[in-house]
Parts: sequence; C-alpha cells; structure tokens
Amino acid sequence: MPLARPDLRPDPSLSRDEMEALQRDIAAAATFDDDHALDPAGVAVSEAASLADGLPPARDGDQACLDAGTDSATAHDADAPVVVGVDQAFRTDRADAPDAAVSAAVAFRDGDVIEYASATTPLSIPYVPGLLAFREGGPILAALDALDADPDLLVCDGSGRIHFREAGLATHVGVLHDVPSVGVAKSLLCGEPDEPTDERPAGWRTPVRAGDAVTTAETGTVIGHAFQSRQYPTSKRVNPLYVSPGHRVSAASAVDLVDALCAGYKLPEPTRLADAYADAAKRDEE
DNA sequence: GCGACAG
DNA sequence: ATCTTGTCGC
Repeated sequence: MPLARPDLRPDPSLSRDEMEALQRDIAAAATFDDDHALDPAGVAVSEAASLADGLPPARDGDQACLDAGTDSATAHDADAPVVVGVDQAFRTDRADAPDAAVSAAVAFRDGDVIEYASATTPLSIPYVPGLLAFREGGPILAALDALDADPDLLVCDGSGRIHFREAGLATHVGVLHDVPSVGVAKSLLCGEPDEPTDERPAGWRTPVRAGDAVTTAETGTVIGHAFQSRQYPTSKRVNPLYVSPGHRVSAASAVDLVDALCAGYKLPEPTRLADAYADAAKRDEE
C-alpha cells in the first residue's frame, strides 16, 4: 500500500537540523488520541507462539503465507483487525560493504499469525539517539512493503511519543502510513516515570511525563507509560517496558493494547515474533 | 563544559 | 543492536 505522506519519509541524507525539523513536522501531523475503533479485547493474543516450532524460511523481500486450516479449528474473522509487529536484526558485513538491516513484519489476526515478511536494506547512517527513524525507518518501510496484509495497528520496537520532539520511530512510521501505531521500548529515552519502576508486579504501570528534554510538549504531559509486562515471583527482576503512542492512539490505549498483546513473555507477541523472524531471516543469509 | 540518550 | 556458555530459577 502506498504511503499517505511520502513527503515525510525519513531521508538518511538530511542534515541533523533537517532531520529534527522533519520530526517536528511528524509530531505536528501525528495524533495522540483514539481516532480508531481498536478494542484491546479485539486484538488480544491469548496464547504465546512457540518459537521452537520453527518459523517459515524467508527469502529477501519475500512474504510467507501460512497453511490455512490445518491447525486450529478457529473460524477466522476476515474483518477482525490486523496487528503487525515490526523489528530488525543487523548484519555486519566484512570490510568494505556497508552493514545491513534485516527487517521483519509479522501480521496477526484473531490472535494468530497470518503472514510473515522480511526485507534486507543497506544502512547508511549510524545510530544516533533521537534520530533512530532515519536509520531504521527505511528498512521498516521495506518490510511493510513486502507484506500483503493491511495493518490496522503497528507495533514498533522503540519509542513513539516518548521522544525529544514527540516523533519517535513508532510515530514516524505511523504517520507515514496514517495507521494507528504504538511504540514498545525496552529502555527509556526521555521523560520521567511518576513512580520508581523497580521490582513491580506483572500488570503494574505508571505514567511517563514530559520533562525538560521533551522540547515540544509542556512539562508534565503524559507521553507514555512504564509497563511491567512480566515479572518473576522471586529473585531476578525483569525490567519494565516503555510504551508510548505512535499515531492515532492515546497513551492509555497504547498500554492497554500492548497489555492485551502480551501472552506470558516480556515482549508483546507481535514484537516477539518479528524479533525472532528477523533473526531467522538474518541467519538464513549467512 | 558535563550529562543523557530508543536500537 | 551485536559478540556468546553456562547457569540460576520457575
């Protein structure tokens, strides 16, 4: 499907100032309200997929469909919302060749995977905090391009509104496609949690508010949540997730949606599967 | 000048 | 993100 805003693509060749200016445009074009009809219960994933069963083999820029009907006798609603998780693995080439990003997009409907897609894209710029979309945005768009399914919700690995200019990776990708999106990060880029996040029980959450680092929002604005998706009864402690709105989703709905997409593991299933598929696709190339 | 900083 | 075996705990 074509981009809704091709003019806002994250061009890696822009100067730093131009990148930041583009992010302000992205934030201005983004919506952090529930301008959709996504019900957490309607996208919930109840059973975690076994990654040991092996994922479908992938060729670059290719998508893999699943054998229909052989497994669960569940009647799939063709109208149910499609949730797509995107993630990437990185390949370090030998010597002269540039590194490459192997992106994966995994589509879910009714709690089950309906399609896998991946794409390999050369990386042009290094990782710079705050400018992640200019490094990984292109690769992600390539994976989404290889996907046949049309997403009703995108789950990105990284922040959305929790960003210096409220234009993190999830927000950027969401605006480009004008599709509801949420950002799921494993560490906090900026912002301040209302309460300490240490050793919290599963299901616990606290708002993350904008501080001085967030230049486009008033201090105190809720830009996301720290969310304890999983926790062990004793000893070892699991770090919380940092969930934020990407586009067309409120901060409250973003956590509720991610909560519904979790099935026993720290990461929501769409992200967990996309992570595994990106790794598998990378290994298949070696 | 120093610190902080998704993947 | 990536380099990697064992190991602690449910």
